[in-house]
Amino acid sequence: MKQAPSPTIQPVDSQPSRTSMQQRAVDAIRDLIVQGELPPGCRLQEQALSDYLGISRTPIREAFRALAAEGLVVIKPRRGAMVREMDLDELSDTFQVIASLDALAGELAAVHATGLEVERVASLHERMVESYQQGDMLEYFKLNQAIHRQIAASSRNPVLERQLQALNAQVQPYRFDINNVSENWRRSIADHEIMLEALRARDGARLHAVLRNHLPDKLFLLNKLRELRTSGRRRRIA
Amino acid sequence: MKQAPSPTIQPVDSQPSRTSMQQRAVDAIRDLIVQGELPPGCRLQEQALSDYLGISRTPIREAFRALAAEGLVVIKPRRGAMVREMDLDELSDTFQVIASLDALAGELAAVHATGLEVERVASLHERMVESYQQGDMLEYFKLNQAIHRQIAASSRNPVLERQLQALNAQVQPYRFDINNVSENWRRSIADHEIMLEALRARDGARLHAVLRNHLPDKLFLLNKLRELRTSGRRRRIA
DNA sequence: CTATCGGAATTTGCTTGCAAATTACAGTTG
DNA sequence: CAACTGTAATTTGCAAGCAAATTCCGATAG
Repeated sequence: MKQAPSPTIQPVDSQPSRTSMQQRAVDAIRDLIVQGELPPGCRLQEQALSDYLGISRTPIREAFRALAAEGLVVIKPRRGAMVREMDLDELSDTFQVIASLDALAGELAAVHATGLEVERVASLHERMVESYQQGDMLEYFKLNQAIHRQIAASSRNPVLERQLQALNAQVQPYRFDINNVSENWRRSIADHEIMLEALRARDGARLHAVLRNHLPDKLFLLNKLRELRTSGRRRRIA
Repeated sequence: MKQAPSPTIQPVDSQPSRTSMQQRAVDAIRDLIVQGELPPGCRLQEQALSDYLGISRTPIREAFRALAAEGLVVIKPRRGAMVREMDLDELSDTFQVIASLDALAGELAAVHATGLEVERVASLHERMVESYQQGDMLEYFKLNQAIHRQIAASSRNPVLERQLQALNAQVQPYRFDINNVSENWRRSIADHEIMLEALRARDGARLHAVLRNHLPDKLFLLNKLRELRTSGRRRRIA
């Protein structure tokens, strides 16, 4: 009886167990991408990241594969990995899917959210409006995302939550660009007011409808981007 | 001028280039899982698959990571990989997401599908009804899926198409179980009739509504499954 | 006969190393 | 001066090998 911790059976799977090199690599690289340190189109060299993270190449390679399946990285055989570069069409497509899933999440959240969760959304909403009034863009967007994450969590559908998380990560590197074009915060705030109202009233259909067309900082601003670029064309083979 | 193919620039990225060991491993293992040869819960041993596929362990490991991010495999650190096992809740959650995305796909397809594509759906539908009348279950389900795939393709949203493909792959191993409980084909066929009608009429809203609640062989039958099991419980530490 | 303990065998995680392919660069030529 | 060719350097893909952790299995005690 040296170190019998529990009389019956120890729930082995409870703790996520300490991080493996591979997991550390995935998380580190994902962060670098989502935070924008590794911008879209950036080449990911195995050796370079291996040195930088102090992890040998093999787990780095495995991390690339995982991130590729997540949609954050593109791997071309024999030519290495690069941060996925989305053109405006892909961004638009992705936002469309996100909006659709957000709507589903809202509809489900209207049914399943606890009172506490509703109030948490309300609190986040208040703070978001404050940030808006103070012009604190960064905080505004963080709270905006926090609200959407909370709604996803309240949907009680982990699969849905997971999908949303993955898709949002994919567009995250572009959010910052979009932030600069900030006009229609008003509309977004108004949408959020309605959302909160609908959530409190447990009106799933209404939440669905609003979220479906919410596109807070999304599609609306893509056209702006479309104008702003025009120069940064992709290689067009003529 | 030995082999100058084009006078300007050769489109380097056109061909997918020949398959690497890693890619072969991913495809082979995915097939084994989706086809049901490696059933849910089945342990995936690196050495065993390495021997079986004639590929060394490294690319196999990379394949595991990729499939894990796709949602087909679960990896527990230091304990190996196994084919993902979905309980009924997860299945239900996944079908909910699929239905939502199918609805979006239908709505978009109503707008973007070419006349040819509409007729292709019509043709698939006819053959599906035939298979139904002849009681050819396997063919019926194949055509059913083909219809949904065609609608996804006609949505002209590759991101959406990709998501649907991934999610459908995840539930694929369970479809066969579900096939055995075949009662409400009628309802499914009726839905499909309406879908085709709506698609021809370019009625996106109607297509959306039908697909949203289509759940052809899906949720409806889950309860059946729930009864049928009760014995095949997971290890419950109790 | 059941349950617990200890050691051997298997299995995973990671490092290292090598061959092949790609990329970069420099010299040469038109 | 620009474009092309050939070679060198980098980089990826894969395989083998070693250490650590886990699992398996038999032995022992209750």
